[in-house]
Amino acid sequence: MYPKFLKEHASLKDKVYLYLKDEIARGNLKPGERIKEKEIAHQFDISRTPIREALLQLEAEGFVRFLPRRGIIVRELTVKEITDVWQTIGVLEGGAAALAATRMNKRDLSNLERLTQRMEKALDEDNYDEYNRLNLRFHETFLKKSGNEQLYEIIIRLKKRIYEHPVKMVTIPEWERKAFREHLELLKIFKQKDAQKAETYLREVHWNLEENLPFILKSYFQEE
Amino acid sequence: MYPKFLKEHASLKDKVYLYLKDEIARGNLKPGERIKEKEIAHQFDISRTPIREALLQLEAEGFVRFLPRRGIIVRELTVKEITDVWQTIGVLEGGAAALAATRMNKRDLSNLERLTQRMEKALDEDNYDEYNRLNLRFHETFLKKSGNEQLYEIIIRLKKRIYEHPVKMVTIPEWERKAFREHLELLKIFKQKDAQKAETYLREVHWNLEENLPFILKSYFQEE
DNA sequence: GGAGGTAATCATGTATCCAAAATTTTTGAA
DNA sequence: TTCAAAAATTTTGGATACATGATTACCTCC
Repeated sequence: MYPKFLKEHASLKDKVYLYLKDEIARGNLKPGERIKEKEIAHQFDISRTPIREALLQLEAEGFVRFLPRRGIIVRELTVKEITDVWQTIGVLEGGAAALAATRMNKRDLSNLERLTQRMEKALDEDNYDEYNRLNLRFHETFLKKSGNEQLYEIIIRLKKRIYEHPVKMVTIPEWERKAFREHLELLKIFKQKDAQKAETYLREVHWNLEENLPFILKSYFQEE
Repeated sequence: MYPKFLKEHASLKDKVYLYLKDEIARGNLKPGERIKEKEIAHQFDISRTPIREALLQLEAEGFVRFLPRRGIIVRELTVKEITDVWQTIGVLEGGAAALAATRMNKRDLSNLERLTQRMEKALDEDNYDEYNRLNLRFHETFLKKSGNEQLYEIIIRLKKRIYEHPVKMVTIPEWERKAFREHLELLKIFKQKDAQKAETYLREVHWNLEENLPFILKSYFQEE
């Protein structure tokens, strides 16, 4: 049946859209795998129409590909795509941070401060789920503070693209700890209100491709 | 009938998609205006299905909005959206330039050089169409040289979003000349292979919001 | 047993049909 | 004449039906 989190009155298209996206995220639908409209339609006991519309939307967002007249498949994420997206997020977050740096007030800074403290605690307790939630909130905080909604939306979309793809995002403690230290440094830069430094730090350090590549490869392409 | 540039074998959905996008770009479909599926269907003498699919795709790209059960309208571009997109393009082009700066070779640089020379000539002759084409090529050159395809794609999409919206992009000679001088400066920076400077220059000068805002407002919201 | 060609099957792309919600028009009473 | 309620119409959301290109299965011939 439908996943429970769906609004009762949502359109069938939206229900199917969320369902399929979730299936892709969980890896139940694997990259390269074929998606057959009729199968899904049968599964939900609805017609192909809303299925097709949902798939079209997923295509626009890069999750599936329509091969004309030949089928619909879950898109593969190549190393090149992942690293390009990674780097792009770095550019965007750098820009957002530069904007945010000059707009942060005392309250924002102490919010970030508190988040880092809780992150440290979570790491100490090996509570990586909690850490990830806090990490997300840390980033959301300064991204929103940039005041640029388009920038924010695009970043969210890109992150979904790589995080919600069929990946068992394994936790790599070493990686998390590295990221944590970088958050501390970033906070320090925010306190100095140094926009240029914030930009550079995020783009060239926090999201630096070379430094993170081994971890990225490990979490996306490790055997198991 | 169909616009002439359409491939013969394209799907109806794709034909309609391109047609509608073009209509929006030309301003034949104005922001806020309602799009009725049946009308278009009748116009092309095809069924509503491909129309709907095309509209869905346009929605995903931000050109139209589906108001559930109430209709489909051409999206308004607010000042806020335009300026946010503008700023975001600056961030992205800055990042692309930083990457490109270290990868440019002699040939690339002399290509850019030649383009600026032709741009200058075009400006002298008040040939703004030609200038715009060259301007586009200048940007494409270093964007592609970044080597990051995702970055490139996103920039293209954003530019389409603001340039292909119902706007009579008037030419403002003063603006074009300002941009031209900035291209010269950028070229100089590329020659120095200074990535950081290239990033900052594009983000904080060439795409600087405050400096360009009057021009933007003039081309998007002028009365006539 | 393998290669090549042909028929059967299947999935997509499009058309048509139906139902429900929203909008517009009409009607009727104050 | 005005305004509200009801009827008629329009429009979207979804279901069903059909056509065509692609894939698969099968069969023949070597």
